[in-house]
Amino acid sequence: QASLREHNLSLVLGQVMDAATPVSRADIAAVTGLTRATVSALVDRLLDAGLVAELEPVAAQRAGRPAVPLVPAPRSVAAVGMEVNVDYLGVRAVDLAGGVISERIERGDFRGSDPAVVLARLATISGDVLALLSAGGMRIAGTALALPGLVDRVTGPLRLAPNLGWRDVDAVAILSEHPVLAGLPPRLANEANLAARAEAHARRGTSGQSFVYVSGEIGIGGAIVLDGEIFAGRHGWSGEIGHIALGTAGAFDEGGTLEHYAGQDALLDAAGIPRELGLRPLVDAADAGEATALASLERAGAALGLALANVVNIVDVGAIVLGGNYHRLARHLRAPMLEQLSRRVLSSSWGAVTVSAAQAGEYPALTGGALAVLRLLVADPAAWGSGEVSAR
Amino acid sequence: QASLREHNLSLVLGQVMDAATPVSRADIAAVTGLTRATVSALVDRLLDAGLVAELEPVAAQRAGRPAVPLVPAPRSVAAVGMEVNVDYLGVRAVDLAGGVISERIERGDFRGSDPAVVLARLATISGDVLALLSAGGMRIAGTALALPGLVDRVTGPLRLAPNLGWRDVDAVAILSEHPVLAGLPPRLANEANLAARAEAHARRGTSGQSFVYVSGEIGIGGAIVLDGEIFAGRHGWSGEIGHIALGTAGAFDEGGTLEHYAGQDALLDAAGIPRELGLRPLVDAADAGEATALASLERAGAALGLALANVVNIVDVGAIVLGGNYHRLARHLRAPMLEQLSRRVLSSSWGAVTVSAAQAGEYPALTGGALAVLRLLVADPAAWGSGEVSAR
DNA sequence: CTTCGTATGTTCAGTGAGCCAACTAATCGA
DNA sequence: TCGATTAGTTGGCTCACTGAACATACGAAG
Repeated sequence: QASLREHNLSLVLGQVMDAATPVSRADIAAVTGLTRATVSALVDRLLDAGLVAELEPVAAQRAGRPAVPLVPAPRSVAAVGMEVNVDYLGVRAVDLAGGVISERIERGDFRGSDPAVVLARLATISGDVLALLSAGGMRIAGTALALPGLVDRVTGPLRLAPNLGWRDVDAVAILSEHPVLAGLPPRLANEANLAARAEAHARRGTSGQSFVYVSGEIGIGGAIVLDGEIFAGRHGWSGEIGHIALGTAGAFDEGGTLEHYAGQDALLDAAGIPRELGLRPLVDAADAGEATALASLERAGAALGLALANVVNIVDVGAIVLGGNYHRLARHLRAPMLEQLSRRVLSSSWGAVTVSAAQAGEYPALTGGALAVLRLLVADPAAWGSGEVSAR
Repeated sequence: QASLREHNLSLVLGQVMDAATPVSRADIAAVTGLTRATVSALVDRLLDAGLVAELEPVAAQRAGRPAVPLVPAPRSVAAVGMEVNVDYLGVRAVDLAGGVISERIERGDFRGSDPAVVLARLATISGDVLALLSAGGMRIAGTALALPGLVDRVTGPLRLAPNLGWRDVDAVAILSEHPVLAGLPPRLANEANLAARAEAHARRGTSGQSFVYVSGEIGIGGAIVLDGEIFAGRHGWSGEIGHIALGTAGAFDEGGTLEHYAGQDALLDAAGIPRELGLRPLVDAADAGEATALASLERAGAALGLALANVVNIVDVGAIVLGGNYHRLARHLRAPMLEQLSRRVLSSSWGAVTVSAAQAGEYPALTGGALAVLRLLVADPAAWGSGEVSAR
């Protein structure tokens, strides 16, 4: 029926979007099992809708007519990722090709802040970015907001963001009150989940499309990625590894969570560095080989390894990606983590768990939020663009 | 294309199979969004193939022509679940309707047993069951084998079954050597995973289609069920909750696994009951209110609660099902588990985690294995039955 | 007991998405 | 210059689903 068309349309668009290198119509036909004729028809619609663009045919080294490379249309459609975190807020616009069109980052200290004030500031910045997009003639697919806390479904509200001191904030409603964002209700999601999405995007084409993403900010967040898809769970609250209990043997009423052993405050306390100085001195001291800093990181690495061994035993994923601030600490954390993992992961004899640093760049949750919006568009291209895609 | 037909065929068969109470063609049309005409055509094929059967129309209480109830065809097609566990082995044949056609269970002690000998015995028993099916004119969809250990994908081999003392056993090859099972290579899977599948089947129609299944046998197995589907992970080794590390605070090199605190041996040791007597005396003592037995169960419950709090924080599932031997202990374990869960699960303020006893009956992995085979048939009805389904 | 309203299931012409096969287009190699 | 090879397009064809009418079977009301 008609839904078959939509499904195949999505399939073709997905092939173009997820390809690390431009694909041709023939490539898509080969991968999807559709006929070249069918793919051509579908691609034509996507071209008309401005979702896909053709590049100049470049002669391959082999015989035969050169293929026309297809790419996601650059600077035609964009999605906007927004984020409020403990020490910064930002907005980033990303187009279908994954390119950053524009971004605004503001650093600050938002612990104990007033949600209305902070979100108003975010709306203002978003207005600037959106204006730029409109000026460039780009259509806006939607917006997303990343928050460092528990978000109840994509429509909100935010239940709890401990490090911001926010609780039960209806961020969608607050942002929608600002004229620039009217008609563009943001999808809410956890910061780590969206960062993990950006990481999966950065790793597309490689084998490592399934991993546990660990986001070390003030707290510790996490997300589980399986075949490039975020695993959300019942409410989207999966991957809260910062709250994994590392109980005391026998006395189950005691013991703290992973955050107590490997969170930023714990790291600094153990290294004898005042909390207000931030991680920078710790990184420097560790890189300089200072003993207390290294000991602090070794202890945190062991705690991370233990907690992540539990994660791997539960969800059987073979790779761990260190993101956020852990990105800078990865080379010191890796060894103690691997030691715990190899000892505690049941399956490690038949396939070692790898630990690597994130590749998604700065502020990955901004990119991830935009990608989440774009993914919706890819999932149902016909529903978008006021029916342009389905028009013949 | 043709695959659309197959997809819809599977969709319709799935509706008939998963319904807790018989559905009509009109019901299926309403749920799936297909036309009544389309559903009729698809159902006709399934009727011809002997996968679905009609019941006598029974007058509903309301006006209108009474619907023809559709059910999975009873005693037409059967799948066979097999299992080798520590203290029993068994075979069970289940038809499309989920009814047990025949079964054979043999108790014994298979710790440190010879795989070839045990599997030969299993093949013999399977032969009896298969002969019964053939005598009844039933077609055999396939077989599955549940094992208490790490199975590398469904084709094997078995990597490790600690409590059997088996390691790197190619059970598929061994069983296939026996003439009765030639041409019926079993799908291998972990015992807890298959038991969880049976549990999901038993709970179909209810809201509780997502849960963590905990299988308490000699060891502790587990499985994660999401919307009725087993979550397998990279190798199918997800849910190994028995090996969750309950480390000591600070000293991450120490501390044991959940099995050390809540496994059968730990339960008996703590209760002062000799291991060789088995769980029975513990159950009786606890039911009689004996203090040491209750204390042992309270401690195990706390350990389980702590470990499962980690699982819930990681995968965000709202229900826990106690299966295997824990089934009999559930009412003693429940309170300490809930206490830990409510304290440690981050999301418990917005939705309590429930703990309930399994409902799938005795030897659930046998049923689950058969269901796993039947699920393959449902997923692609056209591919099965020598093309009968697709013939017009 | 007849008639009407309601709900189920079936029939049949019509639409349209994708398939197939043949074709054109563009490049390489001999 | 002429195949060989690969990419993309064209037009006829198939067939799965749709939609609307129809047949069927029941309850309710007069």
